[in-house]
Amino acid sequence: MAQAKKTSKAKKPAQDTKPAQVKKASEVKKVVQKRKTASERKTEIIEATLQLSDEQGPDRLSIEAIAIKVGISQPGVLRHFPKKQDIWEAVANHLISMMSQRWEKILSSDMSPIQQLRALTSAQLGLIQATPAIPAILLSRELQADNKILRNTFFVLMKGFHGHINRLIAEEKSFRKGLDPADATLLIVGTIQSTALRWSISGRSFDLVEKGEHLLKVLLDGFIHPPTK
Amino acid sequence: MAQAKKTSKAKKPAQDTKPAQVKKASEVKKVVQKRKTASERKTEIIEATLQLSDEQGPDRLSIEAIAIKVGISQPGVLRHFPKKQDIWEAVANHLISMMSQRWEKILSSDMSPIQQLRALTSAQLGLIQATPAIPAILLSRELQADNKILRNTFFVLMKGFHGHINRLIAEEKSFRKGLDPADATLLIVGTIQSTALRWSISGRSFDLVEKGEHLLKVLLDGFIHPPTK
DNA sequence: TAAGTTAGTAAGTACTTACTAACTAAGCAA
DNA sequence: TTGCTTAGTTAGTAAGTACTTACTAACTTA
Repeated sequence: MAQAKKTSKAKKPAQDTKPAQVKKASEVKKVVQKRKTASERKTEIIEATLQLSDEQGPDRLSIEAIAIKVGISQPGVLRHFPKKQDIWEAVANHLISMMSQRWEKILSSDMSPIQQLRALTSAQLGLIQATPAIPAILLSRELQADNKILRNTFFVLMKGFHGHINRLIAEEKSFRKGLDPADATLLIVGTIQSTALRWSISGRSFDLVEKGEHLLKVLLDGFIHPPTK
Repeated sequence: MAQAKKTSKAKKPAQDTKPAQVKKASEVKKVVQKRKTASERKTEIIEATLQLSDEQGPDRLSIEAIAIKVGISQPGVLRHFPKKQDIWEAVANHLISMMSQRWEKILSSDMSPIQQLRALTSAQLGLIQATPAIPAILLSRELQADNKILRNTFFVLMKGFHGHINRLIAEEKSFRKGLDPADATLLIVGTIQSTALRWSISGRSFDLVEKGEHLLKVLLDGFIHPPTK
């Protein structure tokens, strides 16, 4: 019987502000509701949250907005994540796995320290370019104030990142003697962060990865020991 | 979420259903109301906003919270700034004048370029240390999304800052030949920004000015041309 | 195919928020 | 004193907000 009954399905929430459903409206015959599996929806919700966080800011994002973007009702979102905080937790875990996954791949390669350093930077910038909401989310009060556990998780994660960079610098032979790896780490990570932030605020007015790689090169040039002519 | 319950000062229970008129207030006089001038209050409101922005985040700050901090009612705040946006405008203008004032003083001094560079950095970090809400406000959606004019004003301001740094670098003779002043500017400003941000997030766990000055020194060491031994 | 599970909805609760209206009284000047 | 200006109040509105309740219909499986 496939889809015999539809009854009064076409009831849309009153606050239609966006085109939203592209597929349904285009069909001549009424389409039966397409239910998705919970895990599909969860993924959709996480992706919608990332997109909307970028557009509106994480602290201004309402469940309603996410629901509209996904194309379901607001309580529909809450079915999958009973509390709003749960959405942020899922988003954060998503980001964390994205990051550490990329780092692992680079760190387990056989590149030279300085090459790994460059690769880590490019990977991080590339991820931000693909997911521009990252800086805003990491700095959001949603994480910084409301969720201590998650904030700590990120703290540990970043500490790990610093640790990797620090080790790579210490291993690299071409750097000048007086250079403190801890200082160099802060300068490198700071360059990544500030470039990403400037890219965000400027409305993506330049190529993030390209610019970041260039600035890292200039920075690293200053770390290399002077040629003993 | 949401705390800051009402607890408003001098709240007398109005539920007395006495037949008396509402205007019979002559006998109730107990506290001598302390009225302040508008400009005094405005200053207080701006300062309260800066403090609370630091504690709660600019995007989460309510007029009510400001009112409680200042010690008047919520509409009392709106008397001085009819729209919430007006508060942000005043805060931003306050910050702008604080910054440019400090810069002017340094730039009109007779220090060497590299000394001015260091002084600008220290001044900027010192201002942030004294007014920790600055980074959060500059990055807030309140400014970045809601107030295009103000965002542009800040953009111009920061462009000016970059310009000053850029010029000082170009003037400084001890830097290596290949160094592009524009790149160096981004690295210096980036170091200031990222250090300030890290200081904020870490809960002020180190001395901002001291750390920033140190990192700048390490960075500038890399800019200096190698000693022709 | 009947029966249970679950994605989804409409309607509503309780609360916060920016902003308004109408009034009160402090402070000043004649 | 009188009278004006204005900092401040209480009381209220309309629009959001996260979250709940009670139900429905699509899907799954025995």
